[in-house]
Amino acid sequence: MINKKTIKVVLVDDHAIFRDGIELLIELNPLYELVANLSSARGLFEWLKSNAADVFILDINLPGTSGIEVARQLFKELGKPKILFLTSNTAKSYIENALKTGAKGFLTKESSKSELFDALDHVHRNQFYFGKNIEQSLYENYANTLHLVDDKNELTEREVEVVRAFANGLSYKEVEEELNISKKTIETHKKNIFQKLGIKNQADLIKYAIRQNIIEL
Amino acid sequence: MINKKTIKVVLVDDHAIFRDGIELLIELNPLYELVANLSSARGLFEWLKSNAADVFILDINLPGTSGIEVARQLFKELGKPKILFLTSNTAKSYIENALKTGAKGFLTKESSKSELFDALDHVHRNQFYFGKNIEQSLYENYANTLHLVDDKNELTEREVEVVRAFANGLSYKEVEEELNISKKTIETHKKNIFQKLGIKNQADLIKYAIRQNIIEL
DNA sequence: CGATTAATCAGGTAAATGCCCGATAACATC
DNA sequence: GATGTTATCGGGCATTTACCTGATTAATCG
Repeated sequence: MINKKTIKVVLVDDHAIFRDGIELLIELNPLYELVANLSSARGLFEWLKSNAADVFILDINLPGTSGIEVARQLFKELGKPKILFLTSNTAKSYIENALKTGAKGFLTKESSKSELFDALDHVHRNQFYFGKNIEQSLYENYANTLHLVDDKNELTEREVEVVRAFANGLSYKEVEEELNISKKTIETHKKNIFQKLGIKNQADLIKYAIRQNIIEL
Repeated sequence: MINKKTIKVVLVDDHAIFRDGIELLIELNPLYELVANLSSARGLFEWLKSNAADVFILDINLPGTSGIEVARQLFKELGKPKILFLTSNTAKSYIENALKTGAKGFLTKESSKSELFDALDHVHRNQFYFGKNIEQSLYENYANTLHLVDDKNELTEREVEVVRAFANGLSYKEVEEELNISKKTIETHKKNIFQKLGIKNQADLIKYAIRQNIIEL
């Protein structure tokens, strides 16, 4: 009997058409078998109660619980899950946070069919795989993030408050009142925030705040 | 000889995996034939120079020229093209602008396989089709948008460029180079933009840009 | 043709923000 | 008890942005 070792893949994405498409793509490759095609984090953990998989394809952008959260959960519950992130967003803070979960695969939705299988192969063998756009994005920010790699680049509570204030459109004067601190303190916080996040302008700050759900769009 | 009238479908979306998925989906239905699978507006108009199609499936969220712009172009050049918009964003202003182009089909990427074919059928027969989420979104915002229907609060093309520049984090100096205009002109545009949109700070400008898909988050 | 809109630009001043140099106090950690 | 982190604040100056009152040109429209 030949080793019928198809690799069991689970897909979690909130876009049904996208899921169906990936499903058909995966069926093209006999090495892989899509054993679950789910729309949400809840569905995934429900499914895992009575099933198992070899590789998880996660959309970073899941509504509700983000793909990153899902990955953290999977590591807690399964030890060393093999995770391939799919994203249409190549922003560095995004990828960084995703990397920190322990996931090894990162692919943009712009990628081709063959890249998908490449990525699955790598992830299944516990090797890193970065889609082209993502690799570039990471390298671009490599210098800035070097000093952040080992220490958590998460912001402190106070810093998050400052981010929220600015992202809500407040000026320094208004932040002073809102948080009861001086302009100088705000400057310091902002400087530290920019450095931690590796960003350079207010626009990036606001985008970060939206992505991290610090403010609503 | 039986009427071998397969309906020629063109797909434009910047996500290759998504395109490949849709391609496989459409192949499931012998009524339809995907005759072009393109990633950009440029590619589409190039293709149209020597080809024709019955239905266009457009991602609203195309980078560069948006799907809405593409639709306007198609109406200009082809008369009454049959257009099905695909979007993951159900924001009202989105759909409204898309409706104004004359397109009749609107589907979210959360939709199912069967809805896709439903939508294609309707659009091909010049009937309106709204995905469930979209219909709801339209009704929800009907009251709010009544007062906006007649006066356009739309920005001019140039103003949109300015919005995009600022939302991308450019400073005045950088915008000067990017758009080849003086700081004074930028100031004027910005002032007008703020007035038209009824906003007061950069944060709101960036959020607007994201909502209107002028930039990506 | 006259009116309106879109897009461009100027001078001058006020206000806000950024950037350098700092510093102190509280608290946890090793 | 030394070290590190967090949160707070200051002076001084450079740079940037905002605000005000204007203007000109081209194009569109009735």
